[in-house]
Order: sequence, then structure tokens, then C-alpha cells
Amino acid sequence: MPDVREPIKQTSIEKKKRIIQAGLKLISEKGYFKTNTAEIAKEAGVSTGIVYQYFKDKKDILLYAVKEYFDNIFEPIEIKMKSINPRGNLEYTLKELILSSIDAHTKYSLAHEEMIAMSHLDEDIHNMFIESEHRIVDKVLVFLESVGISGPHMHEKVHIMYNLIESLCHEYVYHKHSFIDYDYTIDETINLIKTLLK
Amino acid sequence: MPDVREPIKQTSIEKKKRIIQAGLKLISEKGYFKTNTAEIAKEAGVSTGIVYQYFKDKKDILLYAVKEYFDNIFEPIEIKMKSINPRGNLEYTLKELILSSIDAHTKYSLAHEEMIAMSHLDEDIHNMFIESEHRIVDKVLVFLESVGISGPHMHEKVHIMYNLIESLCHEYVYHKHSFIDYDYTIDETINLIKTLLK
Amino acid sequence: MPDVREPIKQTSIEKKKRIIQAGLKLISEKGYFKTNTAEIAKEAGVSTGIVYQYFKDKKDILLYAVKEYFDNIFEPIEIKMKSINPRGNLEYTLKELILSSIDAHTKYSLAHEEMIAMSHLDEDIHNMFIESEHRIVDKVLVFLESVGISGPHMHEKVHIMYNLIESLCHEYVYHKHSFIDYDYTIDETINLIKTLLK
Amino acid sequence: MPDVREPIKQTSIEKKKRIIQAGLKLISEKGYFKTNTAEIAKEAGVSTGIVYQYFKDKKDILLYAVKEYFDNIFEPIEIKMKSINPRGNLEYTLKELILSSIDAHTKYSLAHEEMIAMSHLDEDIHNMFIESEHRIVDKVLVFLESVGISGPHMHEKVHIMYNLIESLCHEYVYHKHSFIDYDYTIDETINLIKTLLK
DNA sequence: GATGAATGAGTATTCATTCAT
DNA sequence: TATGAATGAATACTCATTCAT
Repeated sequence: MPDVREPIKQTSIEKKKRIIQAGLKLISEKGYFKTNTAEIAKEAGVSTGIVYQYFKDKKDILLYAVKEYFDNIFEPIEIKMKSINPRGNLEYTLKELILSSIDAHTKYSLAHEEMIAMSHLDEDIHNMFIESEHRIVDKVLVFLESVGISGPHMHEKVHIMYNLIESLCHEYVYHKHSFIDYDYTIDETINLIKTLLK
Repeated sequence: MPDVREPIKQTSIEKKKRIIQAGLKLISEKGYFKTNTAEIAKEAGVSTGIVYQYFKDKKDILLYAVKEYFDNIFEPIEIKMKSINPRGNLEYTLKELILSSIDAHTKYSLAHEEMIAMSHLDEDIHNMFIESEHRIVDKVLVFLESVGISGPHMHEKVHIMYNLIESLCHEYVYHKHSFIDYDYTIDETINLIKTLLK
Repeated sequence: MPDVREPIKQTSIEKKKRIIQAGLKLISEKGYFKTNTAEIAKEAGVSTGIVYQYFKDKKDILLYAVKEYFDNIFEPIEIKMKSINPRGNLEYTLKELILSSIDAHTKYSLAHEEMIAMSHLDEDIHNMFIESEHRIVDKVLVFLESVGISGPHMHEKVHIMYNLIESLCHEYVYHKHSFIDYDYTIDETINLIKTLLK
Repeated sequence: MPDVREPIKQTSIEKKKRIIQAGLKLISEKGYFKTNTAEIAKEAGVSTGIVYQYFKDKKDILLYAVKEYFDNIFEPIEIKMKSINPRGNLEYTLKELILSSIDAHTKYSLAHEEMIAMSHLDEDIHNMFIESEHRIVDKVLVFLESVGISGPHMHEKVHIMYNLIESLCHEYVYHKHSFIDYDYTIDETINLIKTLLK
């Protein structure tokens, strides 16, 4: 039975989920290379053998963990977008989104670091990143339209916006250059996005 | 002779250099973890033992390779900055710099991926990245001043500019989103930088 | 699974035992430093990996081998002590014990050399030697009491006795000084012990 | 020039001596296996290459170091024997010798441990031990004769005596069994030797 | 004689994956 | 389905010894 089996029974589905959660936890804390499958199995409360019935190999666990990670990090931002008053002030709206994004990154900063690294090391992970980026970019596009912002080259603009915010979050959470005024940087970023979407 | 020795003789200096080059080549092509020290030695045409006279351990080779990589990638940009007419048009100047940067990234795209990944996995590599970032940011600051651009918060502005260009290069070299118009994205990025430096 | 596991199943217990036996055999024949773990595994008929489920590291195998060695070497002497007629002649009793001890040393002379050497090179092995020495000294004390020999400073006396017999065995088994009359030396040693226990 | 050369020039003789001293020092402090030839050369202030003109291999250095060690440890005892009043009290004489021996062992306890270990691991070292034992036993024989002690089986007796004192020194310097009364043990050992030589 | 740079064989340990039960 | 014992390939690093200079 060398094929990976998609669990059907409820208990099996939960078991697979437990393994993914355990994988995400340990990979975030210790890193992918320093986490071994036996540990993940133990953390998930299953045997080492069973892991290979739900996952093709170790990287397959990582793939699911990355998906889980993106769900976690984008969810609060999506919720925020839904709750925002479409008639509100754009500057305020952007600040809300950015702070929400910084918040999510801070919460998952351990995982973030490792996931980015892995996305540069493995093509499959990289593709999952691009896909997730698409998903959120599309949602932002819909959101912007709902607040009355549209026009040509919106895809490109939202991509630039995405990268601006990502870079900002990354600076904010990890770099901590002592000489950088982060509040100013946030405001300047908002300013640029306003120019971009103008 | 467990101590690491700094080569003095010309032949030894060249030998160390050969090992760094071999390391950079193989790490770029196969990745750090899939490259072993024996291969690096062989590629450099030396014995495995001699590697440990010039380098503390395997990671030490990586450290030197990262330095080499940054020298390679920043050098053409620095040269470009020196050759730019200070009285020239800002938009044209920025485009020159950005194209030069995209060019360097394209040339070292393999290395780039691996180095970024490693910078997220290892603190020493990360520090070397931050240091290199400082160095180039400082040079850009000096350059901008020389073309008459200065003012408050220049550090923050140049950091944002650095991230904008980095993201652009990265998009350009790797993502290749089919639906993105890269020429437009370059122009829009230049536009944002102009706003930023206004 | 980096943790060392204590085998529970009968087959696993036997497997661990086989590794210890293989270790003792090879270490005795070739010496600890010239024996590698792969050889031990092969001799035991197991894979190299399994060794590290039952033993922390290579030295851990040695530790168990030393224990096995002491069990082997002391067992016949203990059996002899139990079978000796408590009302018998002391001189005869001592000769019996000494010959039994020489016999055991002769049988395990290869192991003996290596174990003594290692006890001088490693603290853990040394402690195991001291412990084993205690155990046998205590048993000799009990035995002597059972044949009516007691008094002050018995601990010190038995220690001297232990060293006398150890030196004798060592001389007998290894030195083979051509000009030494070993039968006489045995008799003289018995004589000294009699004086000691007087 | 693969042959080991016996130095003739005075400077060469001193160089060889320096290497032996450095070897003895480092082997005593760190152990033979944890000392490498480069370190010995450095400690002696010579190049690594020159070592192999004076010594066949690493073990050859050890061999000379063992010799040096025995010279060091036996010298004070021989001096003591020469200074002892031949008409003096035997018990007092023995105590003097034993204390002098314990003293020498204490002073070279680091080296002692390592040398014993090596004597059990290597036949050449072992032979050097036996030879040295012969030398001192012969000298003790002469000494005893000079104080009027002679008779049949003196060789065997002095060997037993040698082992008794060696064991005592070893116990004294290393074991330090908490429950052993060492002063008593010294006295009892003297007593046994008196019985032996009676 | 002397140097010290260079060699390259040798080895303990880990861990993703398999498979007998 | 599930277990967890077993496999064995893979690798950084050391160091006695040699040899070009």
C-alpha cells in the first residue's frame, strides 16, 4: 500500500489534522531540518509508521503546514476587510489593514521565518507561496473594488502594495534596525499606497 | 593543527579563494545542504583536509561565499552610481539603477535564492545580510545626496526604496506571474520612488 | 527517535545482549579504539542504526561490556566461595580461591588488558571498576566471616588481599618473567594473606 | 631519508630532548590519544616535519616519554636508597622508601595514570614497563643485600614487595576509598614486607 | 637540516522510510 | 488500520604522515 491515502473516516481526518498541527508547531519552533518525523508523530500522538499513510514524505507534511500557516495568517486580515466600513476614510482603512497584518506576522513570526526560508529552498513550497499570494491579492482586489477603488493595472498595483506591506511587516518584526523610525515608516508606506491607488 | 590559518603566501591566498568560488558555485547550483565538503574540495582541486585549515567549518565557507555573492551583486550597481551624470534626469537615473539591479539579480539568481533561504535559517548569515544592506543603503544615501536629494527621514526612505527594488527584482527574476505587466510595474515602482523622494 | 530505549520484548532483549557480546568480543580482540560501531553491529548481526536505540553512544557499549566482563570473571569465584567447606583448612581454601581467580583471568586475559586500560582512560569505566571491586571485597568479607575470620581493619586487610591476588594473577597471566618461580610466588602470597588475616 | 636519525650535534640532541619533554607534558595532561603531533611540535618549539626525523612515529615519542617518566619516578627512590643508613632499623627504612614512593607517584600522578593505560594497550610500552620493573627490582635487591637481607627466592619476594608498594601507591593516589584508613594500610603493608623478608 | 602546507583515509551518529506483526 | 522496531545510506571533521621548498 505505497500510495498515500486520503482519510475518509472522521477519526482519520482528525488524525491527519493533528499531524499537520504538530508539524507546524515543531517546524516553527525548531525549524524543518531540525525536526524529525518521529518527533512530529510523537507530538501528534500517533505512531511513526502511520505518518506515511497520510503523507507522501516529510516534505508533504511541510506543504500542508505551509497551507495551515497561510490560513492562520490571512484569516484575521480577511475578517478585518469584511468588517471595514466601505464608506470610511482610505488612510484609516489602510492603517487598520497594515496594523492587522503586522499583528498577524508578530503572532506567527517563528513560523514566518522558517516558511520563507523553505519557500526559497523548494519549488513546491515556492509555488504554494505564489498561490497563496494570488489568493490574498484577489481578495484585496475585490475589497478595493467594494470601497470604490478600481482602474487599469490593478493587479500590478496590488502586487506592489502586497510587497510594500510584506517588507514593512518583515522590517517591523525582525530587523529592528535601531536607527529606523517605524511609525514614520508605516505612515510613509500608507502614503505610497495612497499614491499608488490614487 | 586544529586552528584556522589565514593564508599569507600568494598560492595559499589563491587556494582559499578557489575554495570560496567552488563553494559559491556548488551551493548556488545544488543548495547548501546538498553540497558536501568533499565536493567543494574536489571542485576547488584541493584535499578535504586543507579546507579545514582555511575555514572553521562548513558554514564558514558559506559565510565567505555570501560575502563574495554580495560583492558580485553590488559591484555593478556601485559602478553604475559612479558613472551616472549628477545633473541628469532623476527618472532616467532610477531606471538605470533598477535595470542594473535586475541585471545583477538575473545573473546570480541561483545564488540569490539559496542565500536568502540561508539568511532565514542562520543568524550569522542573517547578520551578514543586514550588514550588506546597511552598506548599500549608505552608499545610495551618499549617491542621492550627490544628485541633490536630501531631507528628513532619508534613512527610512532609502530603506523603503531598497525593499521596493528588491521586491521588484525578485518578482521579475522568479515569479513570472503570467498576468503581470513587468514593464508597467517597473514604471510604477519608479513613480513611487519619485513620490517617496519628492 | 534519538532517545535510548530499554528493550522490553524478548527478541529485543536478546538483540541488545548480542550487541554487548559482540562488543566484548571485538573490544577484547582488537581493542576499543580499533573497533568501530559498524563492526560491532555486523558481528551482532544487526544494522548500525539499531545500536543507537539501545546504547547512548559507543562508550555505552563498552560500559555494558565491562559489566559483562566482571560478571564473567567474578561468577566462578563467587561460586567457589559458596562451595567451600567453612570448616576446611584456611591455606587450602585460599589456594582454591587463588587458583580459581587465576583461572578466570586466564580465560578472559584479552578482555582484562583492554578493560584495565580503559579504566585508566575513562572516568565512567573507572567508577564501574571501583564499584565492582567493592562488590567482590564485600562478598569476600562475608565469606571470611562465615569461615570465622573477623576483627578490626578487615576492610583494609581485604583490600590488600585483593591487590595481592590481582597482582599475582596479572604476573601469572601476562608477565611470564622467565626467572620467576610462580608456584613459589603463589605459596608466598598465601603465606602473606595468612599473616594478614592471622 | 625515511630512516629515523639519531642526532649527533648537541643542538639536535637538545631538540630531541625538548620533543620528549613536550610529549611527556602533553600526554600526561591530555592523554596520548587527545594529544596530536602538531601540538607536541609546537610545545617543543619545532616544526611538525622535524619530529619525524627524530622519531619513527607518534608512538615512538610515547616510548621515549615512558622512559623519561620512569627515570623521573625512580630517581628519588634510588637516591633515597643510597642515603639510607645500612645499619638502621628495617621498619623505619621501609617506611622511608614507601613514603618516598608515594611522594613520587603523587608528583607524577597524571602521567602515571596515562602510562599504565598505555602499557595495557601496547606491547612495546608493556615491555618497557617490564624492563623498568626489572631495573628497579634489581636495584632493590642490591640495596637489600647491602643492608644484610638475602636468601632464597629473593627475586620473587622483591617482586611481591614491588607489587604491594605499587598497589599501595595507586590506592593512595587515586582511589581514596572513603572508608579506608590509609595510615593503617601503610603500616600493614610494612608489616607484610617484614614478614616477607624475615 | 628544517619548515609547515598538503594529503586523504577513517568513523560515530542521525533519520527518512519501510515492513513484519 | 496501526504500530514501532529495524534499516543503512550519508557526511563533517581530525590528524598522522609526507614532501616540495
